[in-house]
Amino acid sequence: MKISAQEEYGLRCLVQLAALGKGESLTLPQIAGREGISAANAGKLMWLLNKAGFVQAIRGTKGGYSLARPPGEIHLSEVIKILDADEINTHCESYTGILDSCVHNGDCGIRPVIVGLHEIVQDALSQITLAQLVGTEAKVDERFHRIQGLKNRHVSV
Amino acid sequence: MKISAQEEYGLRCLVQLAALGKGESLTLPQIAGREGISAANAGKLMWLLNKAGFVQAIRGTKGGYSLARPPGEIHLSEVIKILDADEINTHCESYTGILDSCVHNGDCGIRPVIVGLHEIVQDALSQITLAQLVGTEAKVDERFHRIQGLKNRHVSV
DNA sequence: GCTAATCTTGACATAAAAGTAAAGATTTGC
DNA sequence: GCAAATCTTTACTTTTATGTCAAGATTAGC
Repeated sequence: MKISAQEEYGLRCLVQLAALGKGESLTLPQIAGREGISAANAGKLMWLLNKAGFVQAIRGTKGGYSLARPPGEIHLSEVIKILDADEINTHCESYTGILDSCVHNGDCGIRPVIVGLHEIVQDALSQITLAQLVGTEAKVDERFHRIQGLKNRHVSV
Repeated sequence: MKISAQEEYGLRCLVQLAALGKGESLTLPQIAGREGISAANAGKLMWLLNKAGFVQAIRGTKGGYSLARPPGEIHLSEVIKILDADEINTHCESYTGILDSCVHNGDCGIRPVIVGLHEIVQDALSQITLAQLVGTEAKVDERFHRIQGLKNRHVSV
């Protein structure tokens, strides 16, 4: 179970924008420089995020990117759903075995685990907004563990 | 956030073995046939699982694989840790940007989220054993949702 | 001891994800 | 209206994950 590069860097770029003051924006080279990725790569990520309606892009001199909605209203669950190509809803369709369709269709003991894990992850991410990720690691970590307090989340098997 | 093919099929193969009676075993072609993957592919997975001590392999005619421990004592968290190459502990080291090391070292608002998610997933998986995954999807799903009952797991931010 | 069945291992091939490049489109400011 | 700055889009390259192959090693049974 892992986070893809697209998910991680896409989210990082959004956090950059969330940290801006009202009216401010960042260009691709600025975003790329702060994240240690190439401007071309940042461009691809921002294109995705723009299509999905998370950011607003302005072209031309004085152009750049800014958030399309207040950072406190953008939940990580929405962002990840875009950046991971809606994995939670398409997993069982992207079968790679040697048969025509998944041999487990109809009676699959693993599916509830996979679906359940995604639900748990989505649920946890739905409780975090971009606004909460602005700031230093120490602050973010402190807040994260407060939320995690209600631990003991389970996957129904 | 997604489950890799190695994680999914490795886990499936283990569930096959967990469903066996005492003294029974399965050969690579048998395991492969039931999962809809090639015998070569199954061989690689079982090799990993054997190295990690989850299964016992017997060579030669009448050979095959069986679980090395009772299925009720093998937790999914241990299995996934092997199959995903210990992602939870190595994520920040496998940096792929253009700099020498992660630009976020020392002050990274995203890290608590990534680490926290992995913790939540591991925690949920630690409450499921192979024994619980044996049976039909309906039964497994019912049990899964019972565990998930204590919902509202959070990632501390 | 020979043969057939089976696991083991490393090298190789294929497919998917990640990242790069280049040409096009839009806007600002002169 | 021209030039510079910027985003957009598609095609391509590289890297990583996945899957295959073939030769080797081990065991059972004859």
